[in-house]
Amino acid sequence: MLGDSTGYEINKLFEDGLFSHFMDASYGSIYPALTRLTEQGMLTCTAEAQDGRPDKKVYSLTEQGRQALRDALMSPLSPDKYRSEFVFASLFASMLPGQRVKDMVDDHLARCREDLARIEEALASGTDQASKRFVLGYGQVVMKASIEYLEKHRQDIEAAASPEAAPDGAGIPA
Amino acid sequence: MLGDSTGYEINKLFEDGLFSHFMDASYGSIYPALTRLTEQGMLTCTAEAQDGRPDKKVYSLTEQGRQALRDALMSPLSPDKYRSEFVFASLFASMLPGQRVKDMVDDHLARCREDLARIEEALASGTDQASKRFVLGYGQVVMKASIEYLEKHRQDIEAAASPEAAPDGAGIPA
DNA sequence: AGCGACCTATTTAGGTCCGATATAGGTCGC
DNA sequence: GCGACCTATATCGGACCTAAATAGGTCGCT
Repeated sequence: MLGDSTGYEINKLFEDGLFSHFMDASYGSIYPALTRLTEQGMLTCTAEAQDGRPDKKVYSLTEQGRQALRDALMSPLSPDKYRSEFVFASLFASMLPGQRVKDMVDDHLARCREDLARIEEALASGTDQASKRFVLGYGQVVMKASIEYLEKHRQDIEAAASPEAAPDGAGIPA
Repeated sequence: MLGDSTGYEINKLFEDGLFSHFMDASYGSIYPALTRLTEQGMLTCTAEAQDGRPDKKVYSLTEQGRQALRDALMSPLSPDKYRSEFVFASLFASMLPGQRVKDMVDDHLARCREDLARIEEALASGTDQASKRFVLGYGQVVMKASIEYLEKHRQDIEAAASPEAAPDGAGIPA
């Protein structure tokens, strides 16, 4: 739907591109799917010869494929799933050293900020389609809410960390 | 860590309980994991006889298991993953009928509100642990941000729907 | 000019996990 | 008394992810 593409380019869409914020798929599912969908008539494949490399296979959606997508989008959508090892680990903060909890929060915040930056970059580089703006805007507010919460409440989880080894250099400059 | 438990109870934790908002696991992974972890000495298993049913197997974490959890929480955490068919479908709103897009938004909003209600219920029913409050509070702000965005911007995506079949009863009461 | 790091591009093997189902009695509401 | 749903364990098939193999190209640095 988004234009002719190769398996490699589709993978990038999931890894860094538009889809990266709310969908997942990797080579292990993309390439077999392209083969299967071509057999089923959803796609056509044009191999472009390249020297030294395997042929570059450019896939195009057929009218049948377009209809199959429409059908899929009309059938019930499964609920959103959110999976976070950070949140899981937070639940067990009381068995972890204070420094570990701080590092966890720092790492997570850094990732959230990167994500937000990527979204805002995409928004800034002029998006003509309303649907794309809607999707990016959704990601933006969620990321902003996450970051704001973590900045405001990080001391709550940091204080819950295992009380062994208090910050013992306190008041004792090196 | 949360106390002795059966496979069935662990499943509930993922399906409705505390974990349901940020983790996933089903029988297909829980029962084999319990068996494997018992063999590895992470868990002990006490079978309680029941009439007419299979034995109820209550598992307890050993000290070795507790340490293994700590180790796992000290090693690098993989980044959060968010997966949403709703967001995906929104990207293709322009190939869908207007009513379908509205229904999609309604369904998604309803699910978000249910989720938020479940979180706030858990928060209200007195949570003593700070880490639990932190986790629930995180879910709460994210859900609130989602709902607010959808309420404020749903017309953007609804307007992007396929322009065939405009709301044709307009001004013509049945 | 040469080196290393990273990018393009496809494919597949291995293992993990999910979804669904089988089983079987109990409880609760109507 | 009936049906719907809950407790409780277990497993199969299939989908999917992770990781690596392959192989040459480009870019930046020295």
